[in-house]
Amino acid sequence: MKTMIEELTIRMSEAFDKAGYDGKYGKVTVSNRPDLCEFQCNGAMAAAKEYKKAPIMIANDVAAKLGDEQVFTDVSAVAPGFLNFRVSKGFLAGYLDKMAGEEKYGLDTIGTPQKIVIDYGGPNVAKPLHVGHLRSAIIGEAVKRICRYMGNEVIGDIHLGDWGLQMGLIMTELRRRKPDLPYFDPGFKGEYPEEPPFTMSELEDIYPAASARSKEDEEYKNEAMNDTFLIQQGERGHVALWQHIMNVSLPDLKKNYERLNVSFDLWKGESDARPYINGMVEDMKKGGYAYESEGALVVDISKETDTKEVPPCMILKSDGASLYTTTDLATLVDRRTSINPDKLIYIADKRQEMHFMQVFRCAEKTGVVDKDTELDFLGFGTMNGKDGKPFKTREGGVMRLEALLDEIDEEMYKKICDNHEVEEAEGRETAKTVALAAVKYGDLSNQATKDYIFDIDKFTSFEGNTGPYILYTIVRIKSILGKYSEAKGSIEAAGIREAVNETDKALMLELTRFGQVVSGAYEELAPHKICSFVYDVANAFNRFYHENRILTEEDKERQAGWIALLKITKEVLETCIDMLGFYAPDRM
RNA sequence: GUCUACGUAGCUCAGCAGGAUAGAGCGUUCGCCUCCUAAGCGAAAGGUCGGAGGUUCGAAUCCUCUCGUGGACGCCA
Repeated sequence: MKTMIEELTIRMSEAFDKAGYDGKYGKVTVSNRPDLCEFQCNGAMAAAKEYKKAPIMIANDVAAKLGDEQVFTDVSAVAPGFLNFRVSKGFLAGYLDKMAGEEKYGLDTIGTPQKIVIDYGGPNVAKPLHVGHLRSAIIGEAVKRICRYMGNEVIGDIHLGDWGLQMGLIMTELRRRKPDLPYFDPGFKGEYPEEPPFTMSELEDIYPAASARSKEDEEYKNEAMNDTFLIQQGERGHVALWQHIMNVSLPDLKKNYERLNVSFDLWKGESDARPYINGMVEDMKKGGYAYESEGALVVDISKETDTKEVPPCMILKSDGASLYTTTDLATLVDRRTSINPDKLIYIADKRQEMHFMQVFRCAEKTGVVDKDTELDFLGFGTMNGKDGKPFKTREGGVMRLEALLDEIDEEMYKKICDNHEVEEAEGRETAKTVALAAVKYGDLSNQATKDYIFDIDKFTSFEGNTGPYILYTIVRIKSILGKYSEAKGSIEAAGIREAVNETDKALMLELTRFGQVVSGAYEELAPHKICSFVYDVANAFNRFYHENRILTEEDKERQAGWIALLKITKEVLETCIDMLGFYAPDRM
């Protein structure tokens, strides 16, 4: 289904044509002067040059051809050459009614669906999630849902950090703490215990301790590197321990992501890429791409168009060990082999842009991905505190995600109780739902690429452009629809009727933007565009709600039309927030 | 040093394949609950869009320079 703007542009172009001008000038946009008109076309001014004619004359010529009262009303040509108009109530109602009946509200989904892998999350095993993981999870989940809604086959992969020095560090520290464990006895031949030798909270304590010590203690660090080496070599005890670490960590990670309403289709990690490393490196050597430089194995990825020197992509360190880049490239081999996606989208901190540029270029050059595979990087900015510096706890440490979410849940619960009386259980549940919306909307309503200030007070606020405001709007609609159907027995399938005043017309106009907004958000990987649309719709609804009494409306046909309008408003809002990764309660 | 992103109201942010009077929210001031949830609605005040040039009939938006801030720059991830 064509968007409202497209429908209007087609008709406008026809009018340009009829008036003797090129139809390409007929582009219609939403008016930036709502006091004057709903839509406008600035084509006359652009056409003035080609036709060597005053823009206002062209605008007048075109306006004269826009006689179709079925669609355009209040047409006027205004100096220097604006074409202003409104759409007829009949056309608008017809359009929205058709929209309501179409799957996905008439959104033009992707012509040929693509298979897309989205790489987001990226938590490290054995380390608690902290606020640094929040953005990747929230933005990644939204991007995944948007891509999926557009009709693509989307696979979300968490890409765990489950390999490398961090794992060795944990083992070293564990040996210091519990030297008697059989995993550390090279002579041990029996079966290792099934029970892990640590709990999650111990594990969470072990890593930071080990990390800190390795920075001061050279011998300790060497031991950790040796442990890392032994894991990579597949030493029996180390592998068994590694498995224990995974088994203890993963359920904890899952629990945390579930709380964020974030889910992954694949729980693969860096370790899964290992089997592909040797073959890949060999291919790069054979292909003449990889060569030795300063002892390391690198691939030159510079291009003539570069404005600065791009360092070569390092494949192996001088000691022969693999790096971050190596596993990411090998992961691409894995994904090509097992999934063969058309496109991959990486969602990570924007500071990693250089890294991904290197990986992408290297992959394209060496044939790790096919020529027509799209590689995309969405880099997000830092989450800062109110002081504009990276978000920290009051003590200055890294804030654990769980602690942060607990704090917000609690804050939300207090506010709900302040507002009206609720039973504890329902209040807690509602608080969680609203808190989730608060956090996610607070993040997503900003452009992903920019840094943003994480302000709990602002996000959980009852007022303004916040998640709670959006939810509140939906709850209001639900409440009316509930009461209406209670009285009627059901909500009969009434169609959208012509607007009766400015407030319902404004709401209808907002709703018609749905398809355009979602495709725009998809193309630009910009969830904040959906946020701003949702906010506009919520505003339009609340204005309408305030001006009209729906349940006490005497004119039953008019009332039925409004109910149909409320229905589609609710559906559109819920569809949008579902794409953003949160949902509304029935009451709040 | 090189490259890169960003600088819009007191604060937090939109707008940027050029268009009319630059928009929200918070905060401030003032109205509106005998009526579908006031977590709402309406109104007022608040800006030389960092600065200077340029392109254009027209620039917050495009180009150049400049100042300021953050980030990235081969053996961490």
